[in-house]
Amino acid sequence: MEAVPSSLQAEIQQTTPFRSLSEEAILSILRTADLVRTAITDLLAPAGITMQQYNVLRILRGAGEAGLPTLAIGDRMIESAPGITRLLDRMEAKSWVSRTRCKIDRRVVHARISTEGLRLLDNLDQPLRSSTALGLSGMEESALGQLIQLLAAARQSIQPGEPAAPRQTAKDEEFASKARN
Amino acid sequence: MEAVPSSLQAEIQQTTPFRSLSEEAILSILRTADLVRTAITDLLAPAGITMQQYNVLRILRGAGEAGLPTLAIGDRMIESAPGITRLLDRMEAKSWVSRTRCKIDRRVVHARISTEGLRLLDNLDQPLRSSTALGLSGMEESALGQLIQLLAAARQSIQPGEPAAPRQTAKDEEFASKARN
DNA sequence: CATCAATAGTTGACATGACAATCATTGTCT
DNA sequence: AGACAATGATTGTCATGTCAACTATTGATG
Repeated sequence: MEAVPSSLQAEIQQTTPFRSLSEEAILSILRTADLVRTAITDLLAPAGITMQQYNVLRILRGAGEAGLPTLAIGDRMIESAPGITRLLDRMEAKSWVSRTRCKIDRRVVHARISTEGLRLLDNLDQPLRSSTALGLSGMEESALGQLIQLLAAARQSIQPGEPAAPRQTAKDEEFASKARN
Repeated sequence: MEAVPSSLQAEIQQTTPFRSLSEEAILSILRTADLVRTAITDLLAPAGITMQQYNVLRILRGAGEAGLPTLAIGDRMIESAPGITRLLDRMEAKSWVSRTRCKIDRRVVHARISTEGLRLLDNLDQPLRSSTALGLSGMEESALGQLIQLLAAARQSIQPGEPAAPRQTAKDEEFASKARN
């Protein structure tokens, strides 16, 4: 990163009565994420599905016929296992997924997306994927690129000495995941 | 797979086969926010206080002796009223706040921060304010400035035609708020 | 003054999220 | 084999967040 003319900084300082840029950045991140979250939630609501459920569906679609063990889903969403179990409970009740106990290792339970689940996803993919609905379409590509990089830097900065759990390779199916520790 | 990442962008592309920059940006925002959230949560946990509760305390500290009506708190956190009621229930149980019914308008209930609440805040302010603990201290000032601006742009882009509820002027006491609408 | 809409809070019901504890199975070690 | 630690899921409990419905007041209106 090259040094930026202090004019920009002055400008910012002027308009932000925050203790520090760092704190303002934190606030900005939280606020923006909440906006995004509610935007997505609102988009999904008509279909009667929550963000987390949608997330699981996408993960399961990516997993294919074989399905995925409960904990594996939890890993991808980096959410605690108990949550997944209950999430799947509700999704199974809506027939979006089915669960079967593994015959090889009877401790494992595989969850698979159902035809209905796939249909639901197909209907939802477009509106969400075309980020038009989600906004951000108004931003320039270069700005988005910068934003992405800066956020990556922020995450780096937040997670300093952590043993760095094997960074999950964000596959195609994931939509949003949670941070841990 | 051995595509030697010459540029940063290539590096990112390599690990993130996202449909669009926009979507990747959204994911980045969500992930980063969650990281921040858990970082803050972890910082507060030892004191036995949650982020929301800490938030309310700061708002109440800002409100001073007079206290603040329940719904007013909700407005500042842009959180639904029911949540505030129960949040205050728990906080009152811990004697961090007290509530009194307004004599002029008996529908209103004022919440005030207690001495204990103030003491708690004093103990927590430093570690949180010195964003050292929270990370982001590793980022350059200029990068933080850029990040803040880009996030602001993103929020603009997300909330397009909304009637734009009167933007709350982020006062001193607020720490984090939620998005609404 | 009696009725009623609006306002401020609260309660009820349900979905998450996080932690601790528990159950069933596997794998290991002796 | 028999005891036990480790693993995969699930259940219990508590804090939140959201929506709908309800209570208590206030204020406005005829």
